[in-house]
Parts: sequence; structure tokens; C-alpha cells
Amino acid sequence: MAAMRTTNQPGDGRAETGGRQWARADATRKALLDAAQEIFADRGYADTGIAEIVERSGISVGSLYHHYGGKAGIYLALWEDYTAEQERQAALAVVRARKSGEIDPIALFIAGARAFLDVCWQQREASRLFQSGEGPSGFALMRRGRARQWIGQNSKLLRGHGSERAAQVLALVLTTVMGEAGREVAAAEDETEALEIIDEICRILIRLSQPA
Amino acid sequence: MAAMRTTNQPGDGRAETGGRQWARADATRKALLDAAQEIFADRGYADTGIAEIVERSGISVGSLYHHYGGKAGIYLALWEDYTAEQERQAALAVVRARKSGEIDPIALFIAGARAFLDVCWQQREASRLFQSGEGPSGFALMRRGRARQWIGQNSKLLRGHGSERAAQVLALVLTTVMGEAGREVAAAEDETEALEIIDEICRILIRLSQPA
DNA sequence: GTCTATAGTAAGATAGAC
DNA sequence: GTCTATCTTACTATAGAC
Repeated sequence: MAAMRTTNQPGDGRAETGGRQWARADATRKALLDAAQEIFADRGYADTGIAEIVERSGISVGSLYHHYGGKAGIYLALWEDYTAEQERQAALAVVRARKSGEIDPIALFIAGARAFLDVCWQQREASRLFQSGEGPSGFALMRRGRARQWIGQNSKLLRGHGSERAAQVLALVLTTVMGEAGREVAAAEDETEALEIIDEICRILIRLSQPA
Repeated sequence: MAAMRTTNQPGDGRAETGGRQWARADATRKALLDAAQEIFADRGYADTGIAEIVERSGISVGSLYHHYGGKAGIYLALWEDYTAEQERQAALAVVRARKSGEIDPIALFIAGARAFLDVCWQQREASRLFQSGEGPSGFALMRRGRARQWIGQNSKLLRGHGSERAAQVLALVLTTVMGEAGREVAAAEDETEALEIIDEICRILIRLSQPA
């Protein structure tokens, strides 16, 4: 088995008060998340064992269960972090666009979409992980649910598209296109390619958003 | 444990020659595939155990391994059947359209897409299963690979779309939209709704296929 | 909070008779 | 080809000391 670092070095942790303690636990969590992220990305969720996460992180099984309750928990924690950042950036971009005087709904939508895709590129490792489609049981549903909710909010911006069914299908298509676009962006070789793809997607979004 | 039907009834199988023997094995395979299909659709791939398939099909574990080599094998067999039918119908539709004098590439593409979606509706149970995204390790990649290949062929029909990158991204979007459309069609409540969705998707495909 | 050690369980897969 | 019975492995999850 791999040698583990010794813990409880002199002056480290236990005897300290307040903040230092939290820092210790935070470091544990971070080590677990980092290791899990890498391994999940490498082998996929199903083929990753707790043992591997423990080995690579240097943290014990007990701690893993203490903080995350198991494999699914650690995966979901990673996902929460990722989506929170995406939503934050997208919302921020829309606000910024509005402040700078933009009022065209399509332009606002595109601003959000662009921010979303930017995060996909910046966090491409995580993107690749979550968009691979594998995850704990029922995760696909969760993911789809959140995606729909996201596009549902934004599709308020895009009214005037004929029948209700047309609006429904359009929203569906937009959700899907954004998801797949994110995957493609995350898989890009370099930033130039990523930006080209983002531009092209935005063009397609505009085409889709215009009444037929 | 559940009572199993007795096998080797008088006059059944063993002593017969040729064709009858094959019929027996075919029945075994069919029972396994039917049972597996239902259970996979219910609980998802990961949550389905070999034991359940054995129980519902009334076929033994040994036979299952003999024919399909395991859980992944039976899943892939189901998938092969499903995609083969889809490709067959789509190709057929394009040929039919061509024979009836159609030469517009976009119209031909739409004919294939429509046939594809029709199969999604007719085989909605299987569609739901495979488009749920869950499957054996590495299956998502396989699926994506085949989807791309499929659209790659069809996107030859759709030339004249600006830069190479634009064509690439368009092909990507078409693949994705068709996949998601299939999912939505399979989830439709009744045939009327399915047909409405198919029509709407075809409209969107036309919009996407027209040079910007 | 963190660790080691171990319990418990379930599942996939195989062996070999018929 | 089909069946029953069993094996083996691997992994999640817990218990309890520090």
C-alpha cells in the first residue's frame, strides 16, 4: 500500500483554537474533492472505488464518510460547486449587460449563455466529468431537471414563438444545445478553438431565437 | 424463490433435429431480452441485477452467460437491435423519398430524421431506456460515437454553411437535437402529441439547415 | 475530526451435471 | 443449451481508539 503522510505533527491542529481547526477540516475536504475529481474524470463514476479516492487523497475512509457520507455524496458535492459557479457567472453576466444599457431579450440571453460556456472552458476538467453523463443512480434526472429549470427562466426572455408546443420544443432544443455546446467547449484543444466554438454557438442560438 | 417452469417436457426440443433446436435457443434469447429490457427500463442499468433478469425471464444464469456473456452483453445486444432498426428505417425513408423524385438535400435529410423519430415513438420503451444515458461503463462514448457517425453521413447532404467550424458545430447541434427530440417523442403521452413534436422538430431542423 | 481494522453484503461470474 | 450450486471478489459502510 502507498505510504501515507504522518499526521498530528507537533504544533499542528488539535491543541489550537477556532479558525485553525476549521482550516484543517477544510484541507481534508479539499484533498478529497481534488482526488475524487481527478479519478472520476479518469475512470468514470461507476468504475471509481472509494479505495482509490482514499489512496490518492491520502485521507482515510472514515473521514470521507464523515464529511460526505459516501461516494455519491462526494460526487454531488463536486457537482454543487460546479453548477453554483455556473449560475453565479451567468446571472452576473446578465446583470452586467443590463447595466450597460442592453435591453434586447435575445442579447441578454446570449450574454448569459456566453458566460455559461466560458465557465465550461475555464473549468473544463469538471465539465468533462459532469457532461460525460455518468454519475450516481438518478443523477441524470437531477441534471436534466436543473437544466430545464435554468432554461425555463431564460426562455421567459424569448417570447413570441408561435404555439405553446413550439415554445416547449424550442426551450428543449436550447437546453440541449447548450449542454452539448458546453461539452464541446470543454473538449476543445486550446482557448482559440473554444472561443470559435462559443461564437458559432451564439450565432446558432440567435438563429434559433428568431421567430420563424 | 419464484417457482420455475419445468423444462424438457415430452416431445420438446432435445430429440428433434435442425430447425426446432434453434427455435428453442431463440426463445431463450427472446425471453432474456424481453425481461432485461423491462427491468433496465424500470430501474436503470446500474440498479439492475442479473438475479432480477433471471427471475423475470425464467431463464437460468448459466444460459444468460452462455448467450450474452453477462449484464453488459445483454444490454449491448438490446442496443444493437434498436439502432439497427433505426438505421434501417431512416435509410429506407431516404431511398423512398429519392425514388419518388425528391432531390432537395434538406428534404431528404428531413425524411430520414422523420423516420428516425417515428422509430423513437414506435419503440418508445427501448428509446426511453437508451436515451436515459445510463449504461455499462464506456457505453456513453459508444453511443456518442455512433451518433456522430450517423450525422456525419447526413451532413454531407447539408453543405454550403460557411466555415468548416460552422459546419462542424452545425452537425453537432443536429446530432444533439435529434437525440433529445427522440427522447421527447418517446416520452409523449399519445401519438398525437408525438406527431406534433416531430413536426415542430422538423421545422426547427429546416430553420437550422438554412444558411444564415 | 481523523484514523485503522473489520464487518457485512451483494453481485458478477464459473464449474460441472444433465 | 440449459440448469443448479457455489465461489470469489470487491466494495460500501461501521465501530471504536486516539
